[in-house]
Amino acid sequence: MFHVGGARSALQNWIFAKQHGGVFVLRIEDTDIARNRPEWTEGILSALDWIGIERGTYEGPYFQSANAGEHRAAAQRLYTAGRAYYCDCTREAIQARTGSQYQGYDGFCRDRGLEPGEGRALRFRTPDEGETRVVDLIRGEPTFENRLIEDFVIARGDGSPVFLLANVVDDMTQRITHVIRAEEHLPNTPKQQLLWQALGAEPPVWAHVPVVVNEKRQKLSKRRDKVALEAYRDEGYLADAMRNYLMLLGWAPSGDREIVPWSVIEEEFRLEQVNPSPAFFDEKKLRAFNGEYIRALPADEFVQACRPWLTGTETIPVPPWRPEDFDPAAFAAVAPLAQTRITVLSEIVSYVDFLFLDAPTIDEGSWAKAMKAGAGELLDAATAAFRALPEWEADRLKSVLEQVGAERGLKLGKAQAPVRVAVTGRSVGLPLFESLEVLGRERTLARLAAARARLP
RNA sequence: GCCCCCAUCGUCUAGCGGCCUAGGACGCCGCCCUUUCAAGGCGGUAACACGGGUUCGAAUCCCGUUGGGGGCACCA
Repeated sequence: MFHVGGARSALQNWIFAKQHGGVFVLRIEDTDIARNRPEWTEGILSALDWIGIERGTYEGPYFQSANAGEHRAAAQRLYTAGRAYYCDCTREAIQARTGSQYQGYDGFCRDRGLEPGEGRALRFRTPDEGETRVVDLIRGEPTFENRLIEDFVIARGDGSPVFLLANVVDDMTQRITHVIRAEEHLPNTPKQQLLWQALGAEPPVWAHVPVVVNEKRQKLSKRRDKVALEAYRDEGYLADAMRNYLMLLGWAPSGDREIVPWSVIEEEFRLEQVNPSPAFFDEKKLRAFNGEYIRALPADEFVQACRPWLTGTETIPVPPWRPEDFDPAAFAAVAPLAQTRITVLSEIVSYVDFLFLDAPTIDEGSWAKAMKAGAGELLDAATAAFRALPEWEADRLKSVLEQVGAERGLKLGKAQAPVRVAVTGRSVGLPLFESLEVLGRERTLARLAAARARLP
């Protein structure tokens, strides 16, 4: 069973189920999301699809459960058995008795023998002594003193069962054996385990996985989490890189390795080995992983993978050029050069836009840096040399520009700068001469002329 | 206020009593390579929170302190 708190716990749960030949049951239990933001539910599910978790077992929120009748019946059973009692205390009344500082319910109605009635909540009668020990695969056996657990509500004044109960009943009817969820649920566990026992069932084994935290070491919110995962996909992170990185939060494969095939993770992952302390989601490391995964792609797969950013989708912005100006052959020619340079797929656009735009988008900072004194004269010389070239080919372009530079006491690194900015608009980018070759003689010369016109 | 969880480089981690002068990865900093930028190669920086035990021996076991996080609703 899985509570969506983050993609990582979903992954861990999913693998665990696979390893044990079990069924993976996915539930989104945040009613606010389930009730008011159906599109977020879709988002979470599609994000899980993206990283490769089958969603076939998705359950739906508890309040839509087909089990609703069972939930009420369970509450009734607990009442009849004397394990629960009705209570008409208002929040204010409880606070008046216990003081402003929250102390938990004081048991006022425990022995009043109230009959069921409108506005009366049903409370579970927790044991006065003993302790509740839960078996947790990651944390050992956290133990809770029963007398410190308040008599909590299991059904509201209108008779509707609360999450805690519904959840246990659903798990029981589905014969759940392992409940794997986020650490934040640990304090609820003794209550739920008490419910399992009161309902006459053997409690499950639990595993509370550590939360993922932000730079301030606070729990990532469900909302931000969900938004983030989809955002990462649209930014051009590879699913393989993402799931590999996610699995390393709190766990590591054998040997000094981190980037490993999924099959290794599936084989070696052990829930029992998961580090119990919270982990920080390090985007820089994720980026590094993504870069490695991108570089490992065969050339044609890389071209394919870039596609959405070259055309745009519902969620990915369209590139700055006209669709009809995109030239797949030209792109394929420079793609391998870009492959080692980008770390997320969305960056591909700024590396190749000069090929498909009528005129390059000039970055003023780059322009100012490259077009210093002498640039105009150098551009003139380069233009002449390029124009004289019998064949428009990278190596030749390089050697003539090298010569132009040498005549002026400039190394190639310096000499190429004005040309690069004139043609691509930026001071950094793909290797220049290969770019010029693909761009073609006409367009290159036109851009050199346009740049020259801007110079004194 | 009460309860619970957690604690190795900045970050993710390896380590589960001697193999630790604590290993890897990301980051950061150098150098090499180099047509810019990357990639690649080489090297460097940096950690067992603190205090008590236990033990021949502790990053590893126990207790406490400190620090961080989470939870205590007729929310889920």
